[in-house]
Amino acid sequence: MNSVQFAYSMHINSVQYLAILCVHRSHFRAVDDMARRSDHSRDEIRAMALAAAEVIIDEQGYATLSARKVASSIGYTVGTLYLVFRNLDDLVLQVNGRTLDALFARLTEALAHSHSERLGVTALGQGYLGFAMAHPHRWGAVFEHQLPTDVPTPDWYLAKVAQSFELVEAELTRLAPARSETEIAQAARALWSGVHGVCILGLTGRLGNVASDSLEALVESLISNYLAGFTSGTVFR
Amino acid sequence: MNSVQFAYSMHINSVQYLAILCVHRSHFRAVDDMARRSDHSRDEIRAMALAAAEVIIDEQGYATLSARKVASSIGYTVGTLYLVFRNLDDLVLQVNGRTLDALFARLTEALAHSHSERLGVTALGQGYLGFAMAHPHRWGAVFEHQLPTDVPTPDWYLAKVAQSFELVEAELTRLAPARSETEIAQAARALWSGVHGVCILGLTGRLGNVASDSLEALVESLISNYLAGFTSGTVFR
DNA sequence: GGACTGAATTGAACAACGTTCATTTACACC
DNA sequence: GGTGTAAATGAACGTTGTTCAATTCAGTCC
Repeated sequence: MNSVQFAYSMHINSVQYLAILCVHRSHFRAVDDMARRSDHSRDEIRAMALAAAEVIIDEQGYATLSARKVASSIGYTVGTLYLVFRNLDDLVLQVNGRTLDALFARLTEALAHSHSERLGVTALGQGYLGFAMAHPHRWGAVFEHQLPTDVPTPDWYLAKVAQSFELVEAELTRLAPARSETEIAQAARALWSGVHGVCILGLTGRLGNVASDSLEALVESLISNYLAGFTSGTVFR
Repeated sequence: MNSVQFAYSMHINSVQYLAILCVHRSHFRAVDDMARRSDHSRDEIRAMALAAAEVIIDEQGYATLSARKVASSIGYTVGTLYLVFRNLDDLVLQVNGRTLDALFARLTEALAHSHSERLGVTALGQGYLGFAMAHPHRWGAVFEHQLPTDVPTPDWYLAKVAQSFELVEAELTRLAPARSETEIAQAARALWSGVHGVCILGLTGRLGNVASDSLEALVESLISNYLAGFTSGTVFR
Protein backbone atom coordinates (compact mmCIF):
# COMPACT_ATOMS: atom_id res chain seq x y z
CA MET A 1 0.00 0.00 0.00
CA ASN A 2 1.52 3.29 -1.06
CA SER A 3 1.26 6.59 0.74
CA VAL A 4 -1.74 7.82 -1.19
CA GLN A 5 -3.70 4.66 -0.67
CA PHE A 6 -2.89 5.06 2.98
CA ALA A 7 -4.01 8.66 2.97
CA TYR A 8 -7.24 7.74 1.30
CA SER A 9 -8.05 4.82 3.57
CA MET A 10 -7.47 7.06 6.58
CA HIS A 11 -10.04 9.51 5.22
CA ILE A 12 -7.54 12.29 5.33
CA ASN A 13 -9.02 15.31 3.62
CA SER A 14 -8.07 16.24 0.11
CA VAL A 15 -5.81 19.18 0.91
CA GLN A 16 -3.86 17.06 3.32
CA TYR A 17 -3.26 14.16 1.03
CA LEU A 18 -2.54 16.48 -1.84
CA ALA A 19 0.31 17.67 0.28
CA ILE A 20 1.57 14.09 0.26
CA LEU A 21 1.62 13.75 -3.49
CA CYS A 22 -0.01 14.76 -6.68
CA VAL A 23 -3.43 13.17 -7.09
CA HIS A 24 -3.57 11.42 -10.42
CA ARG A 25 -5.02 8.25 -11.71
CA SER A 26 -1.58 6.68 -11.91
CA HIS A 27 -0.90 7.54 -8.30
CA PHE A 28 -4.08 6.34 -6.77
CA ARG A 29 -4.81 2.64 -7.23
CA ALA A 30 -7.51 0.96 -5.31
CA VAL A 31 -6.45 -2.30 -3.73
CA ASP A 32 -9.24 -4.59 -2.72
CA ASP A 33 -12.16 -3.44 -4.82
CA MET A 34 -14.15 -5.49 -7.26
CA ALA A 35 -14.10 -2.86 -9.97
CA ARG A 36 -14.43 -4.12 -13.48
CA ARG A 37 -12.18 -2.07 -15.63
CA SER A 38 -11.61 0.73 -13.22
CA ASP A 39 -8.64 1.75 -11.23
CA HIS A 40 -10.92 3.56 -8.80
CA SER A 41 -14.38 3.50 -7.35
CA ARG A 42 -16.78 6.35 -7.99
CA ASP A 43 -16.11 7.69 -4.54
CA GLU A 44 -12.40 7.70 -5.17
CA ILE A 45 -12.76 9.54 -8.47
CA ARG A 46 -15.04 11.93 -6.67
CA ALA A 47 -12.45 12.61 -3.99
CA MET A 48 -9.66 13.00 -6.52
CA ALA A 49 -11.67 15.43 -8.61
CA LEU A 50 -12.58 17.56 -5.61
CA ALA A 51 -8.97 17.66 -4.48
CA ALA A 52 -7.78 18.59 -7.96
CA ALA A 53 -10.40 21.33 -8.31
CA GLU A 54 -9.39 22.71 -4.94
CA VAL A 55 -5.78 22.96 -6.06
CA ILE A 56 -6.70 24.64 -9.35
CA ILE A 57 -8.87 27.21 -7.58
CA ASP A 58 -6.25 27.77 -4.90
CA GLU A 59 -3.45 28.33 -7.38
CA GLN A 60 -5.17 29.99 -10.32
CA GLY A 61 -8.53 31.21 -9.07
CA TYR A 62 -12.11 30.10 -9.61
CA ALA A 63 -12.40 31.86 -12.95
CA THR A 64 -9.84 29.55 -14.54
CA LEU A 65 -11.51 26.33 -13.39
CA SER A 66 -12.83 24.12 -16.17
CA ALA A 67 -14.16 20.60 -16.37
CA ARG A 68 -11.44 19.51 -18.78
CA LYS A 69 -8.75 20.91 -16.52
CA VAL A 70 -10.02 18.99 -13.53
CA ALA A 71 -10.45 15.80 -15.56
CA SER A 72 -7.00 15.86 -17.10
CA SER A 73 -5.31 16.67 -13.81
CA ILE A 74 -6.66 13.43 -12.34
CA GLY A 75 -5.89 11.45 -15.48
CA TYR A 76 -9.44 10.97 -16.72
CA THR A 77 -11.52 12.59 -19.44
CA VAL A 78 -14.44 14.99 -19.17
CA GLY A 79 -17.01 12.28 -19.65
CA THR A 80 -15.94 10.52 -16.49
CA LEU A 81 -16.45 13.67 -14.46
CA TYR A 82 -20.08 13.74 -15.50
CA LEU A 83 -20.59 10.20 -14.26
CA VAL A 84 -19.66 11.40 -10.80
CA PHE A 85 -20.98 14.97 -10.66
CA ARG A 86 -24.26 16.19 -12.00
CA ASN A 87 -22.49 19.17 -13.54
CA LEU A 88 -19.77 21.71 -12.79
CA ASP A 89 -21.97 23.64 -10.38
CA ASP A 90 -22.33 20.46 -8.37
CA LEU A 91 -18.57 20.02 -8.22
CA VAL A 92 -17.92 23.64 -7.26
CA LEU A 93 -20.59 23.52 -4.58
CA GLN A 94 -18.80 20.59 -2.96
CA VAL A 95 -15.44 22.32 -3.09
CA ASN A 96 -17.01 25.39 -1.53
CA GLY A 97 -18.61 23.21 1.12
CA ARG A 98 -15.15 22.00 2.10
CA THR A 99 -13.96 25.60 2.21
CA LEU A 100 -16.80 26.51 4.55
CA ASP A 101 -15.80 23.60 6.78
CA ALA A 102 -12.20 24.80 6.82
CA LEU A 103 -13.40 28.30 7.66
CA PHE A 104 -15.47 26.97 10.52
CA ALA A 105 -12.46 25.08 11.86
CA ARG A 106 -10.36 28.21 11.71
CA LEU A 107 -13.02 30.23 13.52
CA THR A 108 -13.44 27.75 16.34
CA GLU A 109 -9.68 27.66 16.72
CA ALA A 110 -9.51 31.47 16.83
CA LEU A 111 -12.17 31.41 19.50
CA ALA A 112 -10.30 28.83 21.56
CA HIS A 113 -7.14 30.93 21.50
CA SER A 114 -8.88 34.12 22.62
CA HIS A 115 -8.48 33.99 26.36
CA SER A 116 -10.54 37.02 27.14
CA GLU A 117 -14.22 36.26 26.77
CA ARG A 118 -14.93 39.82 25.82
CA LEU A 119 -12.71 39.62 22.76
CA GLY A 120 -14.39 36.58 21.29
CA VAL A 121 -16.17 38.54 18.59
CA THR A 122 -12.96 40.28 17.62
CA ALA A 123 -11.19 36.93 17.45
CA LEU A 124 -13.90 35.69 15.11
CA GLY A 125 -13.61 38.75 12.92
CA GLN A 126 -9.84 38.54 12.70
CA GLY A 127 -10.13 34.79 12.15
CA TYR A 128 -12.45 35.38 9.22
CA LEU A 129 -10.13 37.97 7.72
CA GLY A 130 -7.16 35.70 8.37
CA PHE A 131 -8.79 32.81 6.54
CA ALA A 132 -9.74 35.01 3.61
CA MET A 133 -6.19 36.33 3.34
CA ALA A 134 -4.62 32.90 3.70
CA HIS A 135 -6.80 31.32 0.99
CA PRO A 136 -8.03 34.22 -1.12
CA HIS A 137 -8.96 32.15 -4.17
CA ARG A 138 -10.71 29.38 -2.31
CA TRP A 139 -12.52 31.89 -0.13
CA GLY A 140 -13.34 33.99 -3.18
CA ALA A 141 -14.82 31.00 -4.98
CA VAL A 142 -17.50 30.75 -2.30
CA PHE A 143 -18.77 34.18 -3.32
CA GLU A 144 -17.89 34.25 -7.00
CA HIS A 145 -19.74 31.07 -7.78
CA GLN A 146 -23.38 31.64 -8.61
CA LEU A 147 -25.96 28.91 -8.99
CA PRO A 148 -28.41 29.46 -11.85
CA THR A 149 -31.33 31.50 -10.58
CA ASP A 150 -33.75 28.58 -10.88
CA VAL A 151 -31.58 26.22 -8.81
CA PRO A 152 -32.06 26.58 -5.04
CA THR A 153 -29.02 26.28 -2.77
CA PRO A 154 -29.09 22.81 -1.19
CA ASP A 155 -29.85 22.58 2.52
CA TRP A 156 -26.57 20.89 3.43
CA TYR A 157 -24.77 23.90 2.00
CA LEU A 158 -26.90 26.42 3.86
CA ALA A 159 -26.19 24.49 7.05
CA LYS A 160 -22.45 24.89 6.53
CA VAL A 161 -22.91 28.64 6.13
CA ALA A 162 -25.05 28.75 9.24
CA GLN A 163 -22.58 26.93 11.48
CA SER A 164 -20.03 29.75 11.23
CA PHE A 165 -22.67 32.38 11.61
CA GLU A 166 -23.95 30.83 14.80
CA LEU A 167 -20.54 31.29 16.40
CA VAL A 168 -20.99 35.03 16.08
CA GLU A 169 -24.46 34.89 17.54
CA ALA A 170 -23.22 32.83 20.47
CA GLU A 171 -20.44 35.30 21.24
CA LEU A 172 -22.78 38.24 21.03
CA THR A 173 -25.20 36.54 23.39
CA ARG A 174 -22.42 36.01 25.89
CA LEU A 175 -21.49 39.66 25.53
CA ALA A 176 -24.95 41.17 25.83
CA PRO A 177 -27.14 38.61 27.59
CA ALA A 178 -29.89 41.14 28.19
CA ARG A 179 -30.56 41.59 24.49
CA SER A 180 -33.43 39.76 22.87
CA GLU A 181 -32.87 36.97 20.40
CA THR A 182 -33.98 39.25 17.59
CA GLU A 183 -31.54 41.95 18.59
CA ILE A 184 -28.70 39.45 18.79
CA ALA A 185 -29.58 38.04 15.37
CA GLN A 186 -29.65 41.50 13.86
CA ALA A 187 -26.38 42.53 15.44
CA ALA A 188 -24.71 39.34 14.27
CA ARG A 189 -25.87 39.93 10.71
CA ALA A 190 -24.84 43.56 10.71
CA LEU A 191 -21.44 42.85 12.20
CA TRP A 192 -20.73 39.80 10.10
CA SER A 193 -21.79 41.51 6.90
CA GLY A 194 -19.53 44.36 7.85
CA VAL A 195 -16.51 42.15 8.39
CA HIS A 196 -17.31 40.34 5.16
CA GLY A 197 -17.46 43.67 3.35
CA VAL A 198 -14.01 44.61 4.59
CA CYS A 199 -12.65 41.27 3.36
CA ILE A 200 -14.33 41.53 -0.03
CA LEU A 201 -13.36 45.10 -0.78
CA GLY A 202 -9.93 44.69 0.76
CA LEU A 203 -8.95 41.50 -1.03
CA THR A 204 -10.30 42.57 -4.41
CA GLY A 205 -8.29 45.77 -4.11
CA ARG A 206 -11.30 48.06 -4.14
CA LEU A 207 -10.23 50.04 -1.10
CA GLY A 208 -7.11 51.28 -2.79
CA ASN A 209 -3.85 49.63 -1.90
CA VAL A 210 -4.54 48.75 1.70
CA ALA A 211 -1.86 46.74 3.45
CA SER A 212 -3.02 43.54 5.09
CA ASP A 213 -2.33 44.83 8.58
CA SER A 214 -4.54 47.81 7.92
CA LEU A 215 -7.31 45.42 6.93
CA GLU A 216 -6.93 44.01 10.41
CA ALA A 217 -7.21 47.56 11.72
CA LEU A 218 -10.42 48.03 9.74
CA VAL A 219 -11.95 44.89 11.20
CA GLU A 220 -10.84 46.00 14.63
CA SER A 221 -12.35 49.44 14.12
CA LEU A 222 -15.61 48.08 12.82
CA ILE A 223 -16.09 45.61 15.62
CA SER A 224 -14.93 47.67 18.56
CA ASN A 225 -16.89 50.75 17.56
CA TYR A 226 -20.00 48.73 16.81
CA LEU A 227 -19.75 46.92 20.12
CA ALA A 228 -19.24 50.20 21.96
CA GLY A 229 -22.68 51.21 20.78
CA PHE A 230 -24.27 47.78 21.03
CA THR A 231 -23.16 46.97 24.58
CA SER A 232 -23.78 50.40 26.00
CA GLY A 233 -27.24 50.56 24.54
CA THR A 234 -26.84 54.23 23.70
CA VAL A 235 -28.01 54.99 20.23
CA PHE A 236 -26.45 57.61 18.03
CA ARG A 237 -29.02 60.19 16.96
CA MET B 1 -35.85 63.97 -36.85
CA ASN B 2 -37.39 61.15 -34.89
CA SER B 3 -37.54 60.85 -31.12
CA VAL B 4 -34.37 58.82 -30.81
CA GLN B 5 -32.35 61.19 -32.90
CA PHE B 6 -33.66 63.89 -30.67
CA ALA B 7 -32.73 61.95 -27.55
CA TYR B 8 -29.28 61.37 -28.89
CA SER B 9 -28.64 64.93 -29.94
CA MET B 10 -29.70 66.10 -26.51
CA HIS B 11 -27.12 63.82 -24.95
CA ILE B 12 -29.77 62.19 -22.86
CA ASN B 13 -28.27 59.19 -21.15
CA SER B 14 -28.81 55.71 -22.46
CA VAL B 15 -31.29 54.57 -19.86
CA GLN B 16 -33.43 57.58 -20.48
CA TYR B 17 -33.59 57.28 -24.22
CA LEU B 18 -34.04 53.54 -23.97
CA ALA B 19 -37.18 54.42 -22.12
CA ILE B 20 -38.28 56.32 -25.21
CA LEU B 21 -37.83 53.44 -27.60
CA CYS B 22 -35.86 50.38 -28.40
CA VAL B 23 -32.37 51.20 -29.57
CA HIS B 24 -31.74 49.44 -32.81
CA ARG B 25 -30.00 50.27 -36.01
CA SER B 26 -33.33 50.77 -37.74
CA HIS B 27 -34.44 53.26 -35.10
CA PHE B 28 -31.38 55.40 -34.90
CA ARG B 29 -30.45 57.20 -38.08
CA ALA B 30 -27.90 59.92 -38.14
CA VAL B 31 -28.94 62.93 -40.12
CA ASP B 32 -26.20 65.22 -41.22
CA ASP B 33 -23.11 63.03 -41.16
CA MET B 34 -20.82 62.25 -44.01
CA ALA B 35 -20.76 58.53 -43.26
CA ARG B 36 -20.03 56.28 -46.18
CA ARG B 37 -22.14 53.24 -45.83
CA SER B 38 -23.03 53.68 -42.25
CA ASP B 39 -26.24 54.56 -40.62
CA HIS B 40 -24.29 55.71 -37.57
CA SER B 41 -21.02 57.17 -36.49
CA ARG B 42 -18.67 55.23 -34.26
CA ASP B 43 -19.80 57.27 -31.31
CA GLU B 44 -23.40 56.49 -32.03
CA ILE B 45 -22.78 52.77 -32.29
CA ARG B 46 -20.83 53.07 -29.09
CA ALA B 47 -23.72 54.75 -27.30
CA MET B 48 -26.22 52.26 -28.67
CA ALA B 49 -24.12 49.30 -27.59
CA LEU B 50 -23.66 50.67 -24.09
CA ALA B 51 -27.37 51.32 -23.78
CA ALA B 52 -28.21 47.83 -25.02
CA ALA B 53 -25.70 46.19 -22.68
CA GLU B 54 -27.16 48.16 -19.81
CA VAL B 55 -30.63 46.84 -20.57
CA ILE B 56 -29.42 43.25 -20.89
CA ILE B 57 -27.60 43.44 -17.57
CA ASP B 58 -30.53 45.16 -15.91
CA GLU B 59 -33.05 42.61 -17.10
CA GLN B 60 -31.09 39.38 -17.17
CA GLY B 61 -27.96 39.95 -15.12
CA TYR B 62 -24.31 40.36 -15.96
CA ALA B 63 -23.72 36.62 -16.30
CA THR B 64 -25.97 36.44 -19.36
CA LEU B 65 -24.27 39.29 -21.23
CA SER B 66 -22.52 38.32 -24.45
CA ALA B 67 -21.01 40.20 -27.34
CA ARG B 68 -23.38 38.59 -29.84
CA LYS B 69 -26.38 39.51 -27.70
CA VAL B 70 -25.37 43.15 -27.54
CA ALA B 71 -24.56 43.26 -31.23
CA SER B 72 -27.81 41.71 -32.39
CA SER B 73 -29.89 43.87 -30.09
CA ILE B 74 -28.58 46.98 -31.82
CA GLY B 75 -28.89 45.43 -35.27
CA TYR B 76 -25.20 44.93 -35.98
CA THR B 77 -22.92 41.90 -35.93
CA VAL B 78 -20.17 40.98 -33.49
CA GLY B 79 -17.42 42.26 -35.72
CA THR B 80 -18.77 45.79 -35.57
CA LEU B 81 -18.64 45.76 -31.80
CA TYR B 82 -14.92 45.13 -31.96
CA LEU B 83 -14.41 48.14 -34.16
CA VAL B 84 -15.74 50.27 -31.34
CA PHE B 85 -14.63 48.48 -28.17
CA ARG B 86 -11.26 46.91 -27.54
CA ASN B 87 -13.01 43.86 -26.08
CA LEU B 88 -15.93 42.89 -23.85
CA ASP B 89 -14.10 43.96 -20.69
CA ASP B 90 -13.82 47.40 -22.19
CA LEU B 91 -17.54 47.55 -22.86
CA VAL B 92 -18.48 46.28 -19.41
CA LEU B 93 -16.12 48.73 -17.76
CA GLN B 94 -17.92 51.59 -19.48
CA VAL B 95 -21.34 50.30 -18.46
CA ASN B 96 -20.11 49.99 -14.90
CA GLY B 97 -18.71 53.49 -15.08
CA ARG B 98 -22.19 54.75 -15.91
CA THR B 99 -23.57 52.76 -13.00
CA LEU B 100 -21.06 54.39 -10.65
CA ASP B 101 -22.15 57.78 -11.95
CA ALA B 102 -25.79 56.92 -11.32
CA LEU B 103 -24.88 55.74 -7.84
CA PHE B 104 -23.08 58.99 -7.14
CA ALA B 105 -26.11 60.96 -8.29
CA ARG B 106 -28.33 58.95 -6.00
CA LEU B 107 -26.02 59.49 -3.05
CA THR B 108 -25.78 63.24 -3.51
CA GLU B 109 -29.54 63.37 -3.77
CA ALA B 110 -29.93 61.33 -0.58
CA LEU B 111 -27.59 63.74 1.14
CA ALA B 112 -29.52 66.75 -0.09
CA HIS B 113 -32.77 65.34 1.29
CA SER B 114 -31.34 64.60 4.73
CA HIS B 115 -32.16 67.73 6.65
CA SER B 116 -30.36 66.83 9.81
CA GLU B 117 -26.65 67.19 9.36
CA ARG B 118 -26.00 64.43 11.85
CA LEU B 119 -27.86 61.89 9.79
CA GLY B 120 -25.85 62.48 6.63
CA VAL B 121 -23.91 59.25 6.95
CA THR B 122 -27.09 57.29 7.51
CA ALA B 123 -28.62 58.91 4.47
CA LEU B 124 -25.61 57.82 2.43
CA GLY B 125 -25.82 54.27 3.73
CA GLN B 126 -29.53 54.00 3.02
CA GLY B 127 -28.99 55.65 -0.33
CA TYR B 128 -26.39 53.03 -1.21
CA LEU B 129 -28.67 50.20 -0.16
CA GLY B 130 -31.56 51.82 -1.99
CA PHE B 131 -29.59 52.02 -5.20
CA ALA B 132 -28.43 48.42 -4.90
CA MET B 133 -31.99 47.26 -4.32
CA ALA B 134 -33.39 49.36 -7.14
CA HIS B 135 -30.85 48.13 -9.69
CA PRO B 136 -29.54 44.84 -8.31
CA HIS B 137 -28.17 43.53 -11.60
CA ARG B 138 -26.48 46.71 -12.67
CA TRP B 139 -25.06 47.24 -9.23
CA GLY B 140 -24.02 43.59 -9.06
CA ALA B 141 -22.18 43.86 -12.38
CA VAL B 142 -19.82 46.39 -10.83
CA PHE B 143 -18.62 43.72 -8.42
CA GLU B 144 -19.09 40.58 -10.48
CA HIS B 145 -17.00 41.83 -13.35
CA GLN B 146 -13.32 41.05 -12.93
CA LEU B 147 -10.60 42.42 -15.13
CA PRO B 148 -7.88 39.88 -16.00
CA THR B 149 -5.23 39.97 -13.29
CA ASP B 150 -2.64 41.52 -15.61
CA VAL B 151 -4.88 44.40 -16.66
CA PRO B 152 -4.84 47.37 -14.25
CA THR B 153 -8.10 49.21 -13.58
CA PRO B 154 -8.03 52.46 -15.55
CA ASP B 155 -7.68 55.71 -13.63
CA TRP B 156 -10.93 57.21 -14.88
CA TYR B 157 -12.73 54.22 -13.37
CA LEU B 158 -10.95 54.48 -10.03
CA ALA B 159 -11.91 58.17 -9.95
CA LYS B 160 -15.58 57.25 -10.29
CA VAL B 161 -15.28 54.87 -7.37
CA ALA B 162 -13.51 57.51 -5.32
CA GLN B 163 -16.12 60.22 -5.87
CA SER B 164 -18.77 58.30 -3.94
CA PHE B 165 -16.35 57.29 -1.28
CA GLU B 166 -15.35 60.87 -0.66
CA LEU B 167 -18.93 61.74 0.22
CA VAL B 168 -18.67 59.43 3.19
CA GLU B 169 -15.38 60.92 4.27
CA ALA B 170 -16.80 64.42 4.03
CA GLU B 171 -19.79 63.50 6.20
CA LEU B 172 -17.60 61.84 8.79
CA THR B 173 -15.38 64.87 8.92
CA ARG B 174 -18.38 67.06 9.56
CA LEU B 175 -19.47 64.68 12.28
CA ALA B 176 -16.15 64.32 14.10
CA PRO B 177 -14.03 67.32 13.17
CA ALA B 178 -11.53 66.55 15.91
CA ARG B 179 -10.49 63.28 14.32
CA SER B 180 -7.34 63.13 12.24
CA GLU B 181 -7.45 62.62 8.51
CA THR B 182 -6.18 59.07 8.96
CA GLU B 183 -8.87 58.25 11.47
CA ILE B 184 -11.56 59.65 9.19
CA ALA B 185 -10.22 57.67 6.25
CA GLN B 186 -10.19 54.49 8.28
CA ALA B 187 -13.67 55.02 9.66
CA ALA B 188 -15.00 55.75 6.19
CA ARG B 189 -13.50 52.53 4.84
CA ALA B 190 -14.72 50.44 7.73
CA LEU B 191 -18.21 51.87 7.60
CA TRP B 192 -18.52 51.78 3.84
CA SER B 193 -17.21 48.25 3.60
CA GLY B 194 -19.72 47.32 6.24
CA VAL B 195 -22.64 48.82 4.38
CA HIS B 196 -21.40 47.20 1.20
CA GLY B 197 -21.24 43.85 2.97
CA VAL B 198 -24.86 44.17 4.06
CA CYS B 199 -25.87 44.93 0.47
CA ILE B 200 -23.84 42.05 -1.00
CA LEU B 201 -24.94 39.40 1.45
CA GLY B 202 -28.49 40.70 1.58
CA LEU B 203 -29.08 40.92 -2.14
CA THR B 204 -27.43 37.61 -2.97
CA GLY B 205 -29.63 35.95 -0.37
CA ARG B 206 -26.78 34.84 1.83
CA LEU B 207 -28.28 36.18 5.03
CA GLY B 208 -31.23 33.89 4.78
CA ASN B 209 -34.50 35.34 3.59
CA VAL B 210 -34.16 38.87 4.88
CA ALA B 211 -36.90 41.25 3.88
CA SER B 212 -35.79 44.47 2.25
CA ASP B 213 -36.90 46.62 5.17
CA SER B 214 -34.79 44.56 7.50
CA LEU B 215 -31.79 45.23 5.29
CA GLU B 216 -32.49 48.87 5.98
CA ALA B 217 -32.56 48.02 9.66
CA LEU B 218 -29.19 46.30 9.32
CA VAL B 219 -27.66 49.35 7.70
CA GLU B 220 -29.20 51.52 10.37
CA SER B 221 -27.85 49.26 13.12
CA LEU B 222 -24.39 49.14 11.63
CA ILE B 223 -24.08 52.87 11.17
CA SER B 224 -25.68 54.07 14.36
CA ASN B 225 -23.79 51.65 16.59
CA TYR B 226 -20.52 52.34 14.84
CA LEU B 227 -21.01 56.07 15.13
CA ALA B 228 -21.92 55.74 18.79
CA GLY B 229 -18.44 54.40 19.37
CA PHE B 230 -16.71 56.61 16.85
CA THR B 231 -18.13 59.94 18.00
CA SER B 232 -17.89 59.22 21.70
CA GLY B 233 -14.30 58.15 21.42
CA THR B 234 -14.82 55.37 23.95
CA VAL B 235 -13.32 52.12 22.81
CA PHE B 236 -14.78 48.75 23.59
CA ARG B 237 -12.23 46.56 25.37
C1' DG C 1 -7.91 -20.46 -24.35
C1' DG C 2 -11.48 -18.15 -26.37
C1' DA C 3 -15.98 -16.17 -26.62
C1' DC C 4 -19.27 -13.50 -24.16
C1' DT C 5 -21.16 -9.84 -21.13
C1' DG C 6 -21.76 -5.64 -19.26
C1' DA C 7 -19.87 -1.94 -16.72
C1' DA C 8 -16.22 1.63 -17.16
C1' DT C 9 -14.40 4.97 -19.98
C1' DT C 10 -13.83 7.50 -23.90
C1' DG C 11 -13.89 11.22 -27.23
C1' DA C 12 -16.48 13.09 -30.95
C1' DA C 13 -20.27 16.13 -31.27
C1' DC C 14 -23.14 20.27 -30.11
C1' DA C 15 -24.18 24.94 -29.10
C1' DA C 16 -22.44 29.08 -27.34
C1' DC C 17 -18.58 31.86 -25.97
C1' DG C 18 -14.75 35.92 -27.05
C1' DT C 19 -11.98 37.40 -30.64
C1' DT C 20 -9.87 38.13 -35.31
C1' DC C 21 -9.60 39.42 -40.02
C1' DA C 22 -10.00 38.38 -45.07
C1' DT C 23 -13.78 39.34 -47.74
C1' DT C 24 -17.74 41.77 -49.29
C1' DT C 25 -20.60 45.77 -49.65
C1' DA C 26 -22.14 50.37 -50.67
C1' DC C 27 -21.30 54.87 -50.83
C1' DA C 28 -18.57 59.44 -52.67
C1' DC C 29 -16.17 61.14 -56.09
C1' DC C 30 -14.36 61.58 -60.83
C1' DG D 1 -20.03 54.02 -65.15
C1' DG D 2 -15.81 53.18 -62.99
C1' DT D 3 -12.98 53.36 -59.03
C1' DG D 4 -11.27 54.00 -54.42
C1' DT D 5 -12.17 53.38 -49.67
C1' DA D 6 -14.31 53.03 -45.38
C1' DA D 7 -18.00 50.21 -43.14
C1' DA D 8 -19.71 45.98 -42.10
C1' DT D 9 -19.85 41.27 -42.35
C1' DG D 10 -19.56 36.44 -41.08
C1' DA D 11 -16.70 32.50 -41.32
C1' DA D 12 -13.07 30.78 -38.62
C1' DC D 13 -10.38 29.54 -34.33
C1' DG D 14 -9.90 27.95 -29.90
C1' DT D 15 -12.30 27.88 -25.87
C1' DT D 16 -16.33 26.53 -22.73
C1' DG D 17 -20.17 23.01 -20.41
C1' DT D 18 -22.60 18.98 -21.51
C1' DT D 19 -24.22 14.61 -23.75
C1' DC D 20 -24.09 9.97 -25.33
C1' DA D 21 -23.10 6.41 -28.96
C1' DA D 22 -19.18 3.83 -29.38
C1' DT D 23 -15.25 1.47 -27.57
C1' DT D 24 -12.52 -0.97 -24.33
C1' DC D 25 -11.56 -4.34 -21.11
C1' DA D 26 -12.11 -7.25 -16.42
C1' DG D 27 -14.43 -11.08 -15.12
C1' DT D 28 -17.16 -15.26 -16.19
C1' DC D 29 -18.36 -19.17 -18.41
C1' DC D 30 -17.64 -23.11 -21.55
